[in-house]
Amino acid sequence: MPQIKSSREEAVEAIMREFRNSGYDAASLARLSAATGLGKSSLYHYFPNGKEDMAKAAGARAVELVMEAVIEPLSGAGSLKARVQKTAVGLSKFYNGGKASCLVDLFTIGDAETATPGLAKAMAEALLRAFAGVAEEAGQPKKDAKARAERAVIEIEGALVVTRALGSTHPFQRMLARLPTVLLGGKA
Amino acid sequence: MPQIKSSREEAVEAIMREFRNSGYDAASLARLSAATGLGKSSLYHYFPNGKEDMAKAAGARAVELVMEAVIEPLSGAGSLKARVQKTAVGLSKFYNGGKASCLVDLFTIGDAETATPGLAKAMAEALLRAFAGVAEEAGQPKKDAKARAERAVIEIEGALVVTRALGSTHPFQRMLARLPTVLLGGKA
DNA sequence: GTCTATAGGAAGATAGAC
DNA sequence: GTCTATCTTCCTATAGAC
Repeated sequence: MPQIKSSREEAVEAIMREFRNSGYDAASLARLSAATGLGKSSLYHYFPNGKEDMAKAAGARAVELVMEAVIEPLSGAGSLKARVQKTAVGLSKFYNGGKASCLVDLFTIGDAETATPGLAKAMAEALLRAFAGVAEEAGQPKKDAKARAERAVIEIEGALVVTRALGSTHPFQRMLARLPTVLLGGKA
Repeated sequence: MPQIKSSREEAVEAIMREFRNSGYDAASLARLSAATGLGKSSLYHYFPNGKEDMAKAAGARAVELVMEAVIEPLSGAGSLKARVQKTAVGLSKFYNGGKASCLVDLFTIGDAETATPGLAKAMAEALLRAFAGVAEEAGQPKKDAKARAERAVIEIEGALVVTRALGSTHPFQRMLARLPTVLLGGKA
């Protein structure tokens, strides 16, 4: 029913984008204010504990989006390969084709951990669990499934770093292309 | 043969450690002062342009260490596999078994790029070139060699992120174990 | 719910004594 | 070469008008 995003929800989206662009420490209230179009005091109205609350809200929103775009497609209908391909599409969307960074990376740097304790670990573990599940479903022994899931998460995070460093989204795109093989096995 | 490190060289090592622990933006002059044991004014004596110069010096030192520990072993003596294993040892040392982060990651976040423009890209490209070289030497076609090199750099960067997020060095260690296969091919 | 104004402190940077 | 003291700017955060 409520089709119209509340101002707070819009603000959270913009805040998440800013944290994912700048990292926790460089995302000053001035930048967050500019990103949202709200004055600092308006931000404190929505987020009484300031930057810390904003980081928590951004982290929670990122978790929601990852669940929707990346994890839930894995337990939907369709063949295993089709589901993993849906996940690849979801990853491309969530990471803006490789141009947006991951909070598992950014929120394990600098002072972010005190604002969002355990968030990055929880996000990483959720991905590992979901990926290991499909790998097992594909017939991989439990241990191999875990190894494949770990490699998939490593490749996602690594591809985002390399893409950022080189200024080209191709490494991220190539990683997505091999994701089904990494998770399910098959043609090397 | 100056065996004794100059105070400046010691300072650069400590500064590099601090940047690799905190990232560029969270590494305040206060923290850099504590890390080096030097007062702020002493830091400005060695680095007249302040934090920017410190980041440049830390970046240059990191490049030196990567050349020594990771890249040079690849063109040394011994079998291909032995050389890649030397590189794996070098990676483990440089990244402190996975506990130290990579500036290719940290210096592409926040305000670091204005201090060390192009550094992360240059580091990533140096690794890509060196890795593609050994993959070619192992008989991989040029295109495959490039793909393998890219995957190796992605896995290194990604393993460091995952290791940081989970608080366990095992992902990094497992990545090192499969590095020879990633680069040279062979037993899947 | 949004703003202006401002407090209070930490940031980067400098001056000058020793 | 290292220090203490200080400057300015930016930061986080709050107060209070509308």
